Amino acid sequence: MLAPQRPPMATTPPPQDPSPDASADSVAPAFSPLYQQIKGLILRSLQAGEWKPGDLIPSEFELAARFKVSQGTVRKAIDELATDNLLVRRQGKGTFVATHAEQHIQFRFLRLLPDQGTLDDQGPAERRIIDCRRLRAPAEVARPLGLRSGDPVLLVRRVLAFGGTPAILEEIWLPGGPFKGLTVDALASDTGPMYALFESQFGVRMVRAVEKLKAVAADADTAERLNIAEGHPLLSVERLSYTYNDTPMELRRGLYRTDTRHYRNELS
Amino acid sequence: MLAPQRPPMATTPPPQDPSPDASADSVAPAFSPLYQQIKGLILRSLQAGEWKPGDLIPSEFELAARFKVSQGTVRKAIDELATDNLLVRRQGKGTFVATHAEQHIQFRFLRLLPDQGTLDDQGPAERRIIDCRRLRAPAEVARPLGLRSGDPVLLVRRVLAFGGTPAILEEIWLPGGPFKGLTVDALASDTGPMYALFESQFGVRMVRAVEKLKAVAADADTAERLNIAEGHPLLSVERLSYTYNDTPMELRRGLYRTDTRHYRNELS
DNA sequence: CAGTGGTCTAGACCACACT
DNA sequence: GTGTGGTCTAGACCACTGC
Repeated sequence: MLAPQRPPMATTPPPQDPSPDASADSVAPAFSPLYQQIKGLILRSLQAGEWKPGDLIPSEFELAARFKVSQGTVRKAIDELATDNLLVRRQGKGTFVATHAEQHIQFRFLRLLPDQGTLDDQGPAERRIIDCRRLRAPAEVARPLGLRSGDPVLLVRRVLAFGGTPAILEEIWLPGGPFKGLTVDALASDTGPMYALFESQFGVRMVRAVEKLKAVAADADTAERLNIAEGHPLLSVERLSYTYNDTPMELRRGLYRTDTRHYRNELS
Repeated sequence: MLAPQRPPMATTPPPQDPSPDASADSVAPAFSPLYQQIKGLILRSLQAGEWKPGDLIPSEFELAARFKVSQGTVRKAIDELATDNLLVRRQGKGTFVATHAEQHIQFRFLRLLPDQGTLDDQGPAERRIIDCRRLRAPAEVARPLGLRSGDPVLLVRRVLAFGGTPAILEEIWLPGGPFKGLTVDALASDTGPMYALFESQFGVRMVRAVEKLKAVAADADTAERLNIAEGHPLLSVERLSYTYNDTPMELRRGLYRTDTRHYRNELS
């Protein structure tokens, strides 16, 4: 293959001539580079579960052959997926589907760090489940999750502590469909990150999230659970997490004690 | 040039044979890809002020000729500098040095957004300088800034408001040397982002920052300035900003009202 | 039109991991 | 050694900008 500028793709049509724009809807040049189309195809395989978290995916040359493009084009597609934390490259070994089951992820999603002390010399958080109920979604939960009011949802409440001192009170709302069968026992007996359990038991991988932070005063119930005085300032962290195609899959609201810890964020 | 695997670079030596490791200090394979060396050279030109914020830098081919490498290698170096927000590529025009003087940067560093309402329909913040004093650095300010206690520093205090309602009270600590000559008048008469003024007047470009967030209760003075009750929960945001070679250049502490706004953060 | 960055390809070789 | 990702090169063509 020496000349073909744009080898036809079986599933995604090459950029079409934009002259007879059928849709009257704005301009839409509709040009998409080949490597973006490849990225889309790989993404689809990830969503479809062809490769599961932790799996080794085919080599760049294999994928290039499958998609009928050069290895460099596949490489660029994988590069972007790797910087989006969907894939992990390991030189000499291959490319793997990213997973929450391992590594230093307790710093990518849980940003509460001790004020003093070096890195995670605080050890992992101790977790205590308060309850896990199945109920019908109130409107303010249904909307962000893309559900309708009254749809079945799960509500998990728990406390995280460090060194015996409670630090976080969390409410976790999950859509009932994808998480059918989640029980308090499964949560309590699990020892790893909760997002790893979501991957292995429900095939749901959280890819990104948006958090809204506020300072609030502790109410009576919260104060008791976190062992502080009522009215004590707390950091409210509301998180909406998304899985592969920007589908929201978890709404979480945490109340963080920040007397001896802080929420760390990097701006760039 | 067909064969040279590692064309010698004038300024940065090519990877040396690691067999006679002179330094007994650990392993240190000391292998650095060419494009990383190029990245370093471009970075050095940025630090030296050869190209200033907003400037057009030489084309990829010009840089390739200067550094005696291929255009693709320069491209990879520029790619990384662009994803680090140090350079901005504009197809058909060229590559420019990133600047705070323009665009949508009020969202990269000021993350306080209205709870309701669409995007920045709140308009720009109204700024009121409380004072701008030159004094000697206390220890807790000197340390993060890489100074010694007693070194000259500038302290700027100001209030930011949206629609007439005060929302943020800020203390800004700057090293006296690089910011010699900064006056309250310059600050008050300026209309753009403060970081843009730092670039144009002092040649200091902020590249990245680390923030530590806590929930705190308003003290009497703060409460009055922000028009809230004493004890009201506030979001404390402590920011350390860095310029090119990871040199800290600003310590900022803000107290944010979060009753009708929130601090937004994206996790990925 | 010329000049810039953006995409795509093809081939060579290096660094790393496993066997 | 073999196979993987990582680097580097060279050349072609596309897309956008501005003269």
